[in-house]
Amino acid sequence: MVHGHLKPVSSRLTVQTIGRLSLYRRLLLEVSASGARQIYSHQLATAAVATPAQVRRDLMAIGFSGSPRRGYAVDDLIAAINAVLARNVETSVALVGVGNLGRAILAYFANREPWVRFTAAFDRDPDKVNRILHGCRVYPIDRAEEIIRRDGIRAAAIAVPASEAQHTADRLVLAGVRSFLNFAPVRLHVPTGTFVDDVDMTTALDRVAFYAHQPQGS
Amino acid sequence: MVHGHLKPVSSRLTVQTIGRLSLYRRLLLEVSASGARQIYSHQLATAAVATPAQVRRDLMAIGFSGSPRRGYAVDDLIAAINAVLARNVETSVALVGVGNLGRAILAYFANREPWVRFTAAFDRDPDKVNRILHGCRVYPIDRAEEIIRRDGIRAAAIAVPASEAQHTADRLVLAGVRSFLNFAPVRLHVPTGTFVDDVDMTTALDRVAFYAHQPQGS
DNA sequence: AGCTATCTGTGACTGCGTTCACAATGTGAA
DNA sequence: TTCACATTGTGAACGCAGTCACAGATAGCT
Ligand SMILES: NC(=O)c1ccc[n+]([C@@H]2O[C@H](COP(=O)([O-])OP(=O)(O)OC[C@H]3O[C@@H](n4cnc5c(N)ncnc54)[C@H](O)[C@@H]3O)[C@@H](O)[C@H]2O)c1
Ligand SMILES: NC(=O)c1ccc[n+]([C@@H]2O[C@H](COP(=O)([O-])OP(=O)(O)OC[C@H]3O[C@@H](n4cnc5c(N)ncnc54)[C@H](O)[C@@H]3O)[C@@H](O)[C@H]2O)c1
Repeated sequence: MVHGHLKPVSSRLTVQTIGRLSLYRRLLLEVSASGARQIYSHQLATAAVATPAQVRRDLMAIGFSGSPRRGYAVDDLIAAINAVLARNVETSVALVGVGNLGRAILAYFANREPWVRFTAAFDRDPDKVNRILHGCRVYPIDRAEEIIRRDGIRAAAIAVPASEAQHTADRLVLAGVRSFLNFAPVRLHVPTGTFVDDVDMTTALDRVAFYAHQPQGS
Repeated sequence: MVHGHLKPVSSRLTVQTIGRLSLYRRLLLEVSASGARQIYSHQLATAAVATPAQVRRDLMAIGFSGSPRRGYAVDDLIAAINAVLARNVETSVALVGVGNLGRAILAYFANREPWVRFTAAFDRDPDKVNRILHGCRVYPIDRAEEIIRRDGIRAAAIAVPASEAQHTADRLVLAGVRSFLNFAPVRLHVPTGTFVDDVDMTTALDRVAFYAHQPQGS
């Protein structure tokens, strides 16, 4: 029984489901490494801090089936998620802004997610360019359009100061980028059809500070 | 769909509203610096990439009123948001894990958000402790409970490897921390009444990779 | 002072993500 | 082979964040 395959469901997958699939895959890779070959929805749910029904709905959304009393086949499920999340191809991502955060990101993802690879980085500081950092070549920002077009890069992480973020996004959109990982604490204006995922640590820190003051359990 | 998750329902302010208020404040501080004294809901909405009705609802939620035809008083609104988000006091935050990401965070927030301050950092690597980094003292992890209790710290950022995150959270909870900024790509199990805001760059990158493959749009 | 344009405040509504609840399933045991 | 029952698959119900639409308000204009 083959589970999971490409199908015309992509546009029906919500952004929330995509996010949880990413989490499920990470958890499943550990489960698989530990030797388990089957897993129940309630087990995955516990690991993901979600409900069993949520897990089953998500797997239903990608057309993956389990079997009653045996649960889901771990390795097949990993393969199915791989097929959905990145079409089983390696996605090239550009990084703009090789500062403290940009360097941490290059270091972290260098060998960690095989399906995603930072293939080019850009900065406007002459001291930071024209070298290779964690396997990623750093170019001057002026060459961004050229490299992105040449390599057909469609995803980019923005790690420049907030004041430069919108301008940077505008350039990248024109060069062909249609999916952004935005670390700047501002919201980007992009054309319809362009995806932006905001990783706003500033807002997150403010939220954490707020809830630190809430009286326990009221 | 909510970015953070709280075990009980505590305030009438939703976590989404708290997040947007943080964004509004950041935008308003720029508006104020530029000299404007009043602002309309549709102007704030444009800057925040939201709708005017959304902005008005959020301000209504904190009991802030504007005036027809004049809009909202910028500085009063900033003060109102300050009062709500952190009770007008400086919130002390602990950092656990002074690696690449932890150091970037200490550097970034050192002088940027006056209402939040990293007052103590912890690491288990002896080479990284017993020094001051960007104004934050770094202690060995064994002293975490002692320092957190002594200083009454209730918020913490977790920037240790994923395999250490749950164990770290458990320790911090016992020491009195009830609000977490979690950078590890796992979901934390915490007691009811404890807040966790996940900043999951791994999931975010997977989402960005997914949408980079979507054929032109949505 | 009265009029008007336009913004705010908010009850009602909508859409959608999540959860519920249970019928369908098929496995493993006897 | 038969049976028992834990688990899956999913239509329906639910809850709530977000949006609509308009009544109410007020500053500026004549
Ligand atoms: N470091 C953190 O922990 C942290 C936390 C919250 C938010 N952020 C956000 O992430 C972004 C990066 O933060 P950081 O700490 O790495 O900043 P940083 O100042 O260390 O690095 C910014 C880098 O961007 C480069 N740059 C500036 N303008 C550019 C342009 N127009 N084109 C190309 N490169 C340009 C600079 O040369 C520098 O190398 C900022 O938007 C910041 O608000 C960072
Ligand atoms: N760096 C990034 O850009 C990035 C991206 C995505 C996710 N993350 C996550 O953020 C976290 C930190 O990432 P990083 O790149 O800074 O890792 P890192 O390896 O550079 O730093 C981890 C630090 O934690 C310390 N540590 C380990 N176990 C500890 C413990 N039990 N108690 C106290 N300290 C301990 C280590 O000594 C080290 O200094 C990880 O969970 C990682 O998955 C980081």
